[in-house]
Amino acid sequence: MTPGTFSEALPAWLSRGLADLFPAAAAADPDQRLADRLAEAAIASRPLRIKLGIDPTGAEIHLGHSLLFRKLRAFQDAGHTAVLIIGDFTARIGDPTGKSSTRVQLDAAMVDANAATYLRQLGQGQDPQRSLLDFSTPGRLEVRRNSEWLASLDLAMVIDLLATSTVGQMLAKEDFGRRYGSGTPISLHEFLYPLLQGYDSVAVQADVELGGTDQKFNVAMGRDLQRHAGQRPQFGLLLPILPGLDGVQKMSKSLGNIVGLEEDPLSMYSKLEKVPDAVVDDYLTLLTDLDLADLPADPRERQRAMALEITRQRHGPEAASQAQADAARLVGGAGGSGAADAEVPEASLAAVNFPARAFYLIGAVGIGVTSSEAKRRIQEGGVRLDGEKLSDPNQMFASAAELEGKVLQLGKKTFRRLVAG
RNA sequence: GGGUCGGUGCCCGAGUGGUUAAUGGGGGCGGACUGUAAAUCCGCUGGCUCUGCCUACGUUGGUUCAAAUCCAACCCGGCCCA
Repeated sequence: MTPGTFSEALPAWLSRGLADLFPAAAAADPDQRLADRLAEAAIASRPLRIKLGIDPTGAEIHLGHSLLFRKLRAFQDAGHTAVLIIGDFTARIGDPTGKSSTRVQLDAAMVDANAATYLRQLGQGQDPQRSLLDFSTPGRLEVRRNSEWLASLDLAMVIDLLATSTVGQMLAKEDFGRRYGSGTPISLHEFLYPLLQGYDSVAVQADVELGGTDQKFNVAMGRDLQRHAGQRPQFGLLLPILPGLDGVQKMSKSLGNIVGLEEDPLSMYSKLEKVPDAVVDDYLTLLTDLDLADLPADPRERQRAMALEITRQRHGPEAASQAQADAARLVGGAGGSGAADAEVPEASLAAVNFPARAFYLIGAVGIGVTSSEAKRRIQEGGVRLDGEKLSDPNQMFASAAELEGKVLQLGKKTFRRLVAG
């Protein structure tokens, strides 16, 4: 991305980290310029309606999602109205974007549960300083479910909607095109998704729609449908897709390269501290408000500053500094003595039946490691207990008492303090 | 609906009756190295309180001492035809 490309006339809070804006900021028609729409809104004291749709298919929000919410929050802080659309109806179809195959459909109960989880993670009812969105200032947030207007669409309206697009247009969309080209099945109902998402913009009369760059097609569809409905078309404001912890693929739960919003400070910090150098500046731009010019040039120091800041946003300055210190102690010592007093997440021994062999113990302690895997990892020399390497998977532990308080380390990143309860 | 090809472990992809948890690659994980990075090298990569026992090659049955491999039906998909 090239910072500054969209900055003419747009405030910094808006232009920071933008991947794409359409119509372009420099459009000839003033009505097609976001800067003018912002000015107009200010004069008329009518906040803009900023749409962001979320698909409640997964329960965990991670940093890759959060950059969109951060931008939405920036709009809120500038006095505009965030219109958060929970795609409960469209989730039953499943957004085909970025998918190489047809998604499974979700049932209503699952969607409800996920939606509630989303709102909690976004900070509903929490300290507005740390929450991702402003839930408390009147007029700044509208949470809608698209079943409100989609569930009652009758067939005639659906046909009218379908008539606005052609198969050629659909196949021009990258995902569909690729799937069609490679012979991967595309169900007809998937064609409905972009149309319904676009219709959401009509329903909420969006002025701006926020999305990842992969949403360009769907956002553009919203413009078409709004024009079709006689509304002023929304602006499309696209943000980059955040690379995951591997630095290559997008951050995605199924790829296992995420940092969850609700992770504890230590694991959040430790993960961020080791992302590849190439993406550190992306993280800084998209996930913080720090001025890149003020940060240390040394890659290691820069990375630490990034990890610290992002951890701070969620957990506050004290917890973040503590996490940084703990991370240094736990890993820096390579089995050093510091492990014992550092603040690490806990793992309960409650489910373990003693006496217990080492591999079973690790499997039973509930950290997502199977007993077979634990056995292998011990054999590979990747497991330590209070810094001491375990060498025998069959090593016996007689009781919880002899383990309580000790720190179990798997590989370089996973630490758990064992507790009896 | 007809014809035809195909469905293998996280992904891709070998295998076509018998040392098989199943060649190889990717990814992932662990170790060495390092900046807790990258690159490189080595190892591991179904599950289970495990010197053994389970479960696996779309599903269900069948043939056989023995099947991912043979047969049948069914399910799912690609392509061609309608």
